[in-house]
Amino acid sequence: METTSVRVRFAPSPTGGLHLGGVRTALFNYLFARKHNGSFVLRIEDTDQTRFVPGAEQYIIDCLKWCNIAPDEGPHLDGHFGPYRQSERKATYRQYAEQLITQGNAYYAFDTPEELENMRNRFRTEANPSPQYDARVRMEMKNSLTMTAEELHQELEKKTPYVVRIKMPAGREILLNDMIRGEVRFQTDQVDDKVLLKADGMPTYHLAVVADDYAMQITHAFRGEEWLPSAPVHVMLWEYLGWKEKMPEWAHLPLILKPDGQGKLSKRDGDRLGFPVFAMDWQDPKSGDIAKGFREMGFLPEAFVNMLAMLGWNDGSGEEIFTLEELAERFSIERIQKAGAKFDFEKAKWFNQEWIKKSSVATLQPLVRTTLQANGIEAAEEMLGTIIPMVKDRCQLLNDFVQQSAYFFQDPAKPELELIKPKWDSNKTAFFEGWLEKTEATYADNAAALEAEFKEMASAAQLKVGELQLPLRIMLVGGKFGPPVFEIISLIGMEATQRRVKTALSELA
RNA sequence: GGCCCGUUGGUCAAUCGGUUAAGACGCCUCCCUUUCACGGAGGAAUGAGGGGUUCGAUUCCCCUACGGGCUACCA
Repeated sequence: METTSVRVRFAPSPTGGLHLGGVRTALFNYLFARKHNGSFVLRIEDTDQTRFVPGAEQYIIDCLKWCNIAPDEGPHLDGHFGPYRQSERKATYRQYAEQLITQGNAYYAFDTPEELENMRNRFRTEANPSPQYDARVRMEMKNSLTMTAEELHQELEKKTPYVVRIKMPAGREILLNDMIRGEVRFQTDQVDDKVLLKADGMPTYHLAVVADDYAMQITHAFRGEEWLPSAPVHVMLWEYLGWKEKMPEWAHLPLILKPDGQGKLSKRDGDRLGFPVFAMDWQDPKSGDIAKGFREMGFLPEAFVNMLAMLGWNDGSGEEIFTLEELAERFSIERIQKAGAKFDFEKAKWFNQEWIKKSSVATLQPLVRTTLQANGIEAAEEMLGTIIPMVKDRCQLLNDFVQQSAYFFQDPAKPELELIKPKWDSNKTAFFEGWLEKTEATYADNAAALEAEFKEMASAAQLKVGELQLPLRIMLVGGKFGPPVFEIISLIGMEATQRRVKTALSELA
C-alpha cells in the first residue's frame, strides 16, 4: 500500500518564453501526478535577479492553462507549501547554507571574479582547459578553509562579499538511480565545489532545488537531461542536510533537438526554420519583439500536448492520437525514451490536423470565429456551423480556415486567373455568358440541380466539363481548393456567383 | 581536454535472445475525386563499426567511432 502521496513539481525560471522542452517537462509532471492521484506544483525559480523578466511568471501560468495542464499548487494558488517563488524563501536558504558551514560541509569563499579568472589561467593546461574550483585548488584560494578564524572574522566584519561553496568529499562514488536511465555513477573527485549561496544572498539552483524539493515534499523530480552532471551535487546536499531518505526519485528527461544538424532546439532554430518554439506568443518587454507561439500559429492545445507527449514517449501500442486523459492513464516513466528526439514540425502539423478532424464543430466554432475575425472576416454563426464540417478536413492549422472559408464571405481579391488564361478562348467566354443568362433567375439552393444543368450546357456546347468547372471554381473561390463548387454556389447564392463570374470574365477578355 | 548521457529507415519509433525488423510523419505510385483535401491500396527507405557471450544477437558485455549535455556567483 502506498503511504506517501505523489508530489511533483515544474520549476521554471521566469526569464522569457516557455520553450517546447519546458512544456513537455510540465506535461510529464502533470501526467504522472494525474496517473498517481498526486499533486502538481508550480514553483518559480527566480533566484537570478539579472535574468528576471517581468511578466514571464504570469505568461508561464497562462501557457500551462492553455495546455490544460494547470498546476494544483503555485504562486497564484493556495497551497500548504508556499511561498512558491524562491525569491520569497531567501531566509531558509541562508539558514541551510550556514548549517552546512557549521557542519563543515560548506565554506565561505571570498575570491573575486578576477581571482577566479586568475586561478583558471594558472591551472589551465592542454590536458585541462577548464580548471574547476575543487579539492585540488580550494586550498590555494581565499576561503574559510585557508584562513584562520581571526582572518575569517575580519573579512566577515568588513562585509567583504563572499559566496558559500559546497565542500565535495574526496574519493567517494555517488550512485544515482534514475528512473529513466537506471544507475548512474559519479566520482566526487570529478565534481567541483559548486556555489550554493551567491554574493547577493540568493541561493544558486543547486541549494534552492534541494531545499525546496525537501520543503515541498516532492517525491518524483523530472528535469531535463542537462541537469544530470550536477546531480551528484544535489545528492550530496540531500545527504549533508540529513534528508537522504526523503530524496525524490529522479527522472532526467531526454532533450528536444534541432530538426537539422545537432544540438538542443533553440529559439533561433525556430526563427531560422520557420516554426515556433514557444507555447504561446511571447513579447519581450525590453525589445518589444514578439516570438511566435504554437497557439497563435493555429495549434489546438490538445494537439500540441499530444505531439509533445509522443516526442520521447510512447505507450507501445502504435497508437498516436490521445486525449490528455488517455495520456494520463497510459503514461509510464519506463517507456520514456533515453535518447534526445529531433523536433519535426511536419509531424507536429499532422497531429494538429488529426485533432482538427477529430474535433467537433462545437469545439472548433469559437476558435475558427476568432481566427477569422483576426483576419477581418465576420462570420455569421449559422454559416460557420455549415462551413466548418465542409472544410475542416482540409485544414492543418486553425489559420488554414481563413483561406478555406474566406470566399464564403467575400469575393476573392485576386483569383488565380493565370491558371486558366493559357487555355481560355472565346468558346468558353460564350459558354459562361450563356450560363450567366440562364442562371440569373435561378434559385441557387440546389447544388445537384445546378451541377446537372451546368453539365448539360457544357455538352450542348461541346465543351469538356472539366475545362469549365475548374475555371468556375477559380472565379468563385480564387484558387484550386475548397469543397465541391456547386455546394459553394448553393451557399454563397446566385447573386455573388454572378458577380464573381462577371468580374472574372471581364478580366479574361 | 575531463565527466556524464546516448546511437534501429530522412524524422518519431516497436522489439524486452529466435520476427519476412511493427506502426506513424514525410516522399513516390495507383484508386476514389472533372479542384484541393479526406479516405483506400501499394512502394522505396533502418539495426554506426569491430570484438566477444550464446546453438542463435538489433536485443547482453567490451572497445572504437559518432552525436549530445555539463564543465558560471544561469537555470
